[in-house]
Amino acid sequence: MSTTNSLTVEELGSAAQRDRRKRILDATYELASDGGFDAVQMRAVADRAEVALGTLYRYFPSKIHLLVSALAREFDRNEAMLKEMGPIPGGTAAERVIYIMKRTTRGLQGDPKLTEALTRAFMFADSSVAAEIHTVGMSLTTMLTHAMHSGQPTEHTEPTAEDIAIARVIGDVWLSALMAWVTGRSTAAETGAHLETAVGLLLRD
Amino acid sequence: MSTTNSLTVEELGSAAQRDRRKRILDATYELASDGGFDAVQMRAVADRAEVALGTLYRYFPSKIHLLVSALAREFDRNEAMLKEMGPIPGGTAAERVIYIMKRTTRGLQGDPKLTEALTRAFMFADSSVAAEIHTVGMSLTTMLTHAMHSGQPTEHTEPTAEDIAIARVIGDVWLSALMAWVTGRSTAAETGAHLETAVGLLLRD
DNA sequence: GGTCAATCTAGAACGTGTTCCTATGATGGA
DNA sequence: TCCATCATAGGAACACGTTCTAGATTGACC
Repeated sequence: MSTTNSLTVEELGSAAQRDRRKRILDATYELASDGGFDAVQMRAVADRAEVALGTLYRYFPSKIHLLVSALAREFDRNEAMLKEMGPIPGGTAAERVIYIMKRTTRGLQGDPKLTEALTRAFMFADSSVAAEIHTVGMSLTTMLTHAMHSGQPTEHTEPTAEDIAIARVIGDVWLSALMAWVTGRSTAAETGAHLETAVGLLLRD
Repeated sequence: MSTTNSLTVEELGSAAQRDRRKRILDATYELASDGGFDAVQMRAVADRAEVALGTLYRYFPSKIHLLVSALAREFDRNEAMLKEMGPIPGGTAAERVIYIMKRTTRGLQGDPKLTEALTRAFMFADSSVAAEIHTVGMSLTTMLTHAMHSGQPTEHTEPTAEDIAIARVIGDVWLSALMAWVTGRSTAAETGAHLETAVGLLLRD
C-alpha cells in the first residue's frame, strides 16, 4: 500500500489507482456534460474509463458518490481559480458576493447538463455521502465569506459568526435556485434575480 | 364522465376513481411513514391500495409524482389546520414566523421516515412535476406571509414584494435545512437553530 | 338486455443501479 | 524465486421503476 508515490494530496493509493480514479471522474464528467444525470450510467462510465464495473464500485460505492465526488473536484478547481484572481470587484459586500455568485452560476449554466447531473446528485445524497457534501458546503461558505471581505481591511481576519450564518443562508438560496433552474422550473434570469434579491436582503450594509 | 357526484374539489372523476386515488395516496403515506423513500415501492403501493400496477401508473405517472402529490395533500391539510387556529402567537413578525416554522418542522420531525420520503421526492422532481411543486411552494409562501402579518393591522392587505421575497428565502433555507436533517447530515436542533438564525437575519423589524 | 369504449387486473418484460462470482493478473514478503 | 494476498476484468444475477400486452369488468347509452 505504498511504493514510490504519495505525491498529491488527492487520494492515497498507487499511481495506477490515482490514474484509474482520474479516468473514472473524467468519464463521469464527460457523460454528465453530454447527457446529464440519466446519461451517467454506471456501465457507460466503466466502459469509457476502461475499468470493470466492479472496479468502478470499488472506487465509488454508488452513482451518487461518484457524481458528488465529481462535483467536489469541480469546486476545488473553482476555488483554486478564484484564489489566483486577486481581489474581487465590488464596493460593498453585497456587490462582491453577487459578483462571485453570478460568475459561478454563469459557469454552471454554461454546461447545463453537467450542472443538472451534479445538482441532482447533490440533492439526492444521503448520510453516506455526508463527508463529500460537507466538503462542498465548506467550499461554498468559504468562497462567500471571502467575497464579503475581499479587498477590505478585514480581509485577513476570521469571518464572524454572522458572516458564516449569512453565507450559509445564501448558499441555501443558491442551491434552491439552482435546483429550480436545473429542473426547468425557473429560468436563468429568474434564478439570478432571486439570488440578487436574497443577497440584498441579507447584506444591507 | 359525470353521474351523481362532483362533490369535492379534490379531483374530477367518478366516486370509484376518487376512492382509488385516495387509497393510493393513503397506501403511499403508510409505506412512506413506515420505511421512507425506499419503502415506497410501486408494486407495494399498488398491492396495498388494491389496484393493479398499471392503474397506479395511470393515476400517477411516476413515483415522484406520487410522493409529491402526497406531500401536496399534507400541505393542504396543514394549511387548513392553521386557518382554524386563529391568530399566530408572537409579538414580532420574526417570532410569528419562527413559531410557525417550528410547529411545522416539529410535525415533520415527528414522522421522520415520511418526511424523508416526501423531501427526497420534492428534491428529485423535474419539470414534469412543476405544477405540484408550485402548489407546495405557494402554500409555503402563503403560510409565511400570513404569519408575518397575523394579528397586525396589515393582516388583510396584500403582502408586499419584499414580504414575498423574504418568504421565499425562508422557504429555501427551510428546504435546505430539512434536506440536511432528512439525510442525516444535521440534527433536529441544528436545523431549528439555523432556521431561527436565518429568520432573525431576514426579519430584523 | 346489448353494445361499445373506457378502465381495470394480472403479470410479463425491459432498463439501469447494484451485488456477486470466478478467473486472471499484480504486489510484496519469505 | 515462490507464495499469499489483494485488485481487476468480465459478466451473470438481482431489485425496482417503468412499460407493455391480453383479457376481464364497468358504465353509459340505445
